[in-house]
Amino acid sequence: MFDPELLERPSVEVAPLLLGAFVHGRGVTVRLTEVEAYLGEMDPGSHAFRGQTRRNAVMFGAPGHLYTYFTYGMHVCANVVCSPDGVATAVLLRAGEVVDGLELARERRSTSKRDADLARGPARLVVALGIRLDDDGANLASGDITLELAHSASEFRQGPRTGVSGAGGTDAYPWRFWIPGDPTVSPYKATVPKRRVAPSTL
DNA sequence: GTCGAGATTATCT
DNA sequence: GATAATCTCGACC
Repeated sequence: MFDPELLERPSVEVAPLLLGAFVHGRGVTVRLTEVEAYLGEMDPGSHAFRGQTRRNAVMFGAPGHLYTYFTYGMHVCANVVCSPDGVATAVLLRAGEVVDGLELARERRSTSKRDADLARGPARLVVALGIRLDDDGANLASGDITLELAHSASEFRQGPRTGVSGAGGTDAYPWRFWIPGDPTVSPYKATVPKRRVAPSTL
């Protein structure tokens, strides 16, 4: 399905490779259009920044596995674990375009009106693919959730991450990657600390 | 189209 | 008890 050695690099290098890749999840296939890299212990925005815990243990393990976690009480997000065993980097799957299993994805995401919204956003993508919290640690080379890397590299842009609280949300960590012009890329802006400034100076 | 606020629970200190 | 890699909805332009 994919060359495991490709994922043994830090997530900032792996992230662009995942753009345009396909994720197959329980009858639905998504083409990734937006991802974010997390650099483990070096990265204030990463769950692994403060060391290994029960939740992020998978991130410290071998690459090519799925790291899922619960957030905000109601949502699940999914990552692809990168770097060799013992190094905790991962790529968060932020958004994608449903290319197969469209009707099933619509059922799972009954609240979204447009097809472009089916997998636009980390938690939405997880729901569309039927990924559950207990898929944590699943092998992406075989199983219910699989990854299929694109045959050729996609054009991409990169910029600050969104939704990350604290120091990790600044533009000091421009580790969000997306395919420009794609309608399925999340519209969310970087978390700005209540900026209500004069619009004239923009 | 943009902006702001509330929901809700596993995990960590 | 506090926190959180988010989503949805309502108000307004």
